Amino acid sequence: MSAQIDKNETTGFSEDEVLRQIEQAVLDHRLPPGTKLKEVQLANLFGVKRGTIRKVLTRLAHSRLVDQTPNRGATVAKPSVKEGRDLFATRRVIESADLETLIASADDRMIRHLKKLLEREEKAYRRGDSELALKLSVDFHRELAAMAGNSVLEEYLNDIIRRTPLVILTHLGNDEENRCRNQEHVAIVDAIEQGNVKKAVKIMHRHLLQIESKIQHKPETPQTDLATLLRPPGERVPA
Amino acid sequence: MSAQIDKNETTGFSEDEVLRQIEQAVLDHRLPPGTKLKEVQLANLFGVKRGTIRKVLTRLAHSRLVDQTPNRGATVAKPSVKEGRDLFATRRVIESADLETLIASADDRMIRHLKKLLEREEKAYRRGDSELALKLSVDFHRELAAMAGNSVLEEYLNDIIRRTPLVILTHLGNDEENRCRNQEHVAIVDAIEQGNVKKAVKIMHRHLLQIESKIQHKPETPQTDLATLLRPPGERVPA
DNA sequence: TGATGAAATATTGTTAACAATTTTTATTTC
DNA sequence: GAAATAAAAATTGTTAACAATATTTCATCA
Repeated sequence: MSAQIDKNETTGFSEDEVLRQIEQAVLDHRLPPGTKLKEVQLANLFGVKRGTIRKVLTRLAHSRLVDQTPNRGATVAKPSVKEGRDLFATRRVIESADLETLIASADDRMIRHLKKLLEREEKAYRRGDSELALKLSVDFHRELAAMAGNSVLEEYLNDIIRRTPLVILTHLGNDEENRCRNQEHVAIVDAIEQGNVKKAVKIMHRHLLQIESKIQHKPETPQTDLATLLRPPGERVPA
Repeated sequence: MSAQIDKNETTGFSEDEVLRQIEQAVLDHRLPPGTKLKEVQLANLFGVKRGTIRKVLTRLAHSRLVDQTPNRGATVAKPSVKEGRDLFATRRVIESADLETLIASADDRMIRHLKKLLEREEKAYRRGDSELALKLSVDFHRELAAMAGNSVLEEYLNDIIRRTPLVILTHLGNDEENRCRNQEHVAIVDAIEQGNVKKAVKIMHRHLLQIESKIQHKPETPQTDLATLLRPPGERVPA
């Protein structure tokens, strides 16, 4: 017990904070599909009442990040191959639509903002900081959706983004090659800058199909300790 | 105690049934945006515990059918003009995508099924049964999505469909002219039958823009009695 | 009147204790 | 040892009582 403000083991989090932390753990590929999520264990881990965890699990179930079975608790969701394919197909539809409306209203400021994002992403890759690179790569797609300005499409894309790591871990594995390629992001921004909708959409499709086409059944992997998985990356002991 | 299926005035509903009934009330344009939803009142109405209502309200809030404010309860949601427009724009994107994949795999059985649906819809209109006509009109769109076979797009379209009545009631009013036109549905099926994607998409766009273009601010309407609103159409006393 | 504020009431939020169910462990039998 | 069974433990589900907050009512005063 050193730095943090302490109460029990952890400081008491709010319901929303607990939710975000679990979502982040999924996004970071730390929480593997199938992991059992026990209520008291989580409650102790986050220093909150069981009721809080209960609500969080229900919310996570609603966004399909966890599966809940009556009397048998919650586990991190394992999307089927079909669901994975449908998610990616939908993502293509949404991101294409976003590009179309975005390009119609793109100005210099937006382009510059996107390019800056991609620079940071590239640096993170070069530096080997794949944790940050992944985050920035996700941010790129989120930013496109935000710029398009349709809040419903944005909401849906965020939903898909949150679920995507589960598809990847369940059906492709946690390899570097199953990530967004920075150079493709660059190509998309170039097309946007040229105002070339068709080109931008084409590259986006290829970009997503890159991963999508590899979705297939994968052998099982064993369970790991929950407390370790939820601990943020920084605090983890190097292997 | 006869059959045990009785407790107070209403039989005890399950959480899912309560949810469905409220969703249906919204879909039928019976539950106007802004209506206060008090927990004990609903609990008595449905003959369930307050905790059940609590969970239902949370779920409804998650799908944006109700607004929840801490310590101040829940009301039927009043989507903003922006949200209404975004919903319709997204709906165009989704239904266009559905048409594209659907037409690629459409067979005679599907076409016949759709045509039968439209016949029933038309009859309901002629007969003046606008309650049924509305339901069948919604079913038409749902059926297209189901046939397209993408479960994620289907889920999203259903989400939009559930929210649409709130947009219409908040911003256009409950007139007959703010409903789907049967003849446009027919035209869409014709285009599907011809395998003409562009035409089908074009008609679909026009079809949705028909309503979408009328979204604008509308004067307020007064509150009505909640118990009346939730009572299914059949049981209501004619005015 | 109309504004102010204090009680009374109504409504939502939380909790700890209990019930119901599932999972694990231990025991027996073959 | 494997299978079957029973007891124990762990886990999830429910509830009623209480706490916290918001709303209404009503009396007071300028």
